[in-house]
Amino acid sequence: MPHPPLKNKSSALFVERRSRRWHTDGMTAIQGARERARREVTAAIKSEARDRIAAEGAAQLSLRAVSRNLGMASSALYRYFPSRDDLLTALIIDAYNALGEAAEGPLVSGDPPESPAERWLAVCLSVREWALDHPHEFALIHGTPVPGYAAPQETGGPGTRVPFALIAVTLDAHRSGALGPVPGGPPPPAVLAEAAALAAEHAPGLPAPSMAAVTAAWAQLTGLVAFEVFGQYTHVIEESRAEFFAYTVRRMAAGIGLP
Amino acid sequence: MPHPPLKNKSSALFVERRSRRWHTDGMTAIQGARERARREVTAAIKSEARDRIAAEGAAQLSLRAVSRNLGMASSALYRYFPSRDDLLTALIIDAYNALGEAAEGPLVSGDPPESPAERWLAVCLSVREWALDHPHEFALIHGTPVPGYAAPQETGGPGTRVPFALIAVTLDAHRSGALGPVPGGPPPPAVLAEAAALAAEHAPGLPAPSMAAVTAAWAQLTGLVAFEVFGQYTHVIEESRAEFFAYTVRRMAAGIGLP
DNA sequence: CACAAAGGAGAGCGCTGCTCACTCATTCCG
DNA sequence: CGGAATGAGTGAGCAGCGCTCTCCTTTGTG
Repeated sequence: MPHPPLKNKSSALFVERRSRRWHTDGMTAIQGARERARREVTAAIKSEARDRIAAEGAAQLSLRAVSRNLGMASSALYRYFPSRDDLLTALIIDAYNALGEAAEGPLVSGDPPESPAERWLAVCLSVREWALDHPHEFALIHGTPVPGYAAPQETGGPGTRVPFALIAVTLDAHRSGALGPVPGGPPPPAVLAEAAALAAEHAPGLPAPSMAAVTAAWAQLTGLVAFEVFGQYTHVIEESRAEFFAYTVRRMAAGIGLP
Repeated sequence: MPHPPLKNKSSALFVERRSRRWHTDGMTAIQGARERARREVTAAIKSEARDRIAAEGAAQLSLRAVSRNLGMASSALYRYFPSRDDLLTALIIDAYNALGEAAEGPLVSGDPPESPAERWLAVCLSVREWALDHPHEFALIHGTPVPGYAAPQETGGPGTRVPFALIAVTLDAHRSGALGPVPGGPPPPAVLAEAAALAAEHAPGLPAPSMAAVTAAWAQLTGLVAFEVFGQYTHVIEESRAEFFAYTVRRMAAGIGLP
């Protein structure tokens, strides 16, 4: 992968295009064919890039190949994404949102599971299913950080949807008085303090030990899914992966105090 | 990253060099200056490549840069590694071995911790410490699979040293009669069967539920470490990461039945 | 209608992985 | 011992890459 400078150059979250000011008079909302075309081309680029990533992996993603398949000059692509890394960043944000939406699915669907532990399991199963269905996009967000490191910031919001889904299940159980204590005794003081601050900001009312346990479970869940997606469980768990995952995730729920 | 074909071309684990047959007569073990030089140059290439990976990440690793820093023509490098991916594979194997050695450290050192749970903690702490000290090499083995996918096979042996260290702790506890049951009831039958087969092959005598729990813990541990190394815990856990890790790993040990 | 802005095209720079003669030193063997 | 085979190293060169620049066409606006 050449792109020699790569110093996170144009990281001002894509080209600054001041949105066309919205006339307050009777002008219709058509907004011109140009804006529409821009949105469509942007979507086409991302879609083609996703296809190519699914075919060859993110490391092999090439702007020239994308532009070729789209029938446009490679230089035209830079009107939409100022660098290869910015395109990747956009795809990462999309992937975060897609995974987050999948995780939230069981919580907003018509018939959410009744017990907290079952809701927890449903969220984790959704995460696993999405990751197995979109391995390269999962790799984009939970594999090696691909832009030079320190990609986050812009990805901050979408990247928190999965842990917030896990927190929502736990907080819900707590509010209904069903959340038990975290087995095995309280965390050390430093952890307790930081978990309490975290809970105060993001999950008001949640006991600090539960918050710490959920935070750990988030990473553990991701590790479990990554092992499946990245093939680390090849020749280890083969036939019973789904049951193994559900069993492990249930034990994690118990380790948090979810009934 | 161009390397356009990349079809895992020369994956016959590097250049086939029939080892100089070992004369059974009184020939000394010097083996000629050539072999020695070859080993030294190979090591220098890998060392320089490791340096460059530590400086810029594996994605930016370039054979030409390595050869430049070594003062040799880029084409000469292909006498040692037939492709960039093969060099990366060699580095991956080395990283697996280094991590495995770190993990085994507490078990072979002069004064191993006494209780199984403390040995478990010591192994996990060693893994974490190595990963934080060698983030790019950790990314090489637990980030996005970098050669075209399906890298394993050659990495099979070295890649199992960490889980085997975890198994060793658990098996040792079991043999001394100290291993408790896995809390939360037995796994479903399919998991039980596969875990039993796994235990029969790699940890004779270990109860299948314990085997399943250790297998899960391996992935969970890796996820926990990866979150720290890859910056996923930024703005989540900051001050108390070490305590948080130790606390979580202790809870995992309890979840396996280690006293 | 005139003009500015946006989108697109093509050439070109420096980099990359990799191949191909070709040289030179070392090693093997009759 | 001396010719032959082998291995290491070189430099040129190919095609692909990210990215920039200049130029031209299309589109929307006052």
